[in-house]
Amino acid sequence: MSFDLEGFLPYRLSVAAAQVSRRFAALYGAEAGLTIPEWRVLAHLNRSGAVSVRDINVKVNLDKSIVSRAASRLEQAGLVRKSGHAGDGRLIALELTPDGQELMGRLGRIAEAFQAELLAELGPEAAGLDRALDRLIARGG
Amino acid sequence: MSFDLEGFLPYRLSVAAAQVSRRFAALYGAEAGLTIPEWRVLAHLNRSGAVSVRDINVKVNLDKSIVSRAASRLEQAGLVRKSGHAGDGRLIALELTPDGQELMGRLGRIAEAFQAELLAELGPEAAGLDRALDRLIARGG
DNA sequence: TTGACATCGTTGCATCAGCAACGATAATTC
DNA sequence: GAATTATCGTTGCTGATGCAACGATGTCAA
Repeated sequence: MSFDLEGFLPYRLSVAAAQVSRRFAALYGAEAGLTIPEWRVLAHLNRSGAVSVRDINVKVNLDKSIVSRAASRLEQAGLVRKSGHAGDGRLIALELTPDGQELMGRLGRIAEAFQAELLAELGPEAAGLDRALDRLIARGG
Repeated sequence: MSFDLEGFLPYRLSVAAAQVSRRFAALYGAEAGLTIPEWRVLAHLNRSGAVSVRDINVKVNLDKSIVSRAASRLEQAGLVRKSGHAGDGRLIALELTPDGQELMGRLGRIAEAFQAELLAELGPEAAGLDRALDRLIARGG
């Protein structure tokens, strides 16, 4: 029996993730033209308060160069402010501007609604998916 | 209550998929330096026999330009043969060479072993994950 | 048959991802 | 305290990605 790509878990995960991301990107893309890295940086800053590039890099699974460039674009767009860290001159402090907070307020509601839509589609399978993702993510890559 | 990225399903799916893909890429990367598109094309051809770029494009969730370039690299490497389609001059027929079949034999065994490893890690959650992925993938993106 | 339209595979182009290298600052070691 | 080593953020560079345009071939309708 030869190998079957259709039933291969990494392939299936990748396809499902790409489809879900595309659907969600269509929603927030209509609201604000953000890339996925930009969206993740904003969403993280919305919770974390002032934080360094390195913090986002480890928490949000993005290379530090990607975080750095996303932060620069967001600063250019007036959504994020960069300031120096007191005490450690290597670090910078990233935080949302009022505009950034306002945008994240709207995007947060869109995201919650999309999450609810997904959960409704998944029905009883949602809980199992959540536990499985917990395991996969906890194991690390 | 502000939006929480950590609990957001698209984000979690994306992180889990990236981690699993990275783990698997490390395995087959040691065996043959393939990109993910190249791996998918090979794996699909292993099952499908001679088939067009368009067929792979729809079945394997890759843009046709990506399939086209992956096929060219695989042809260069002697793993795939391109030939014209009888009857329809627009189509080409892609199929594995003997070398390609031999490589896929090895990669298929590696993939099966990795799948078994994942299922063991997931334990009782594997079935639920599978059903959830079915629903997400079936819905389309 | 011929002209409009659709489809196939390739290629160009702009952007993005990932990795390494760099200057600047801290921490550590002797 | 001086020298080595480590960490932080940025930037360059190479290749991958995704979209649109293109030439070539097929299909369909008048």
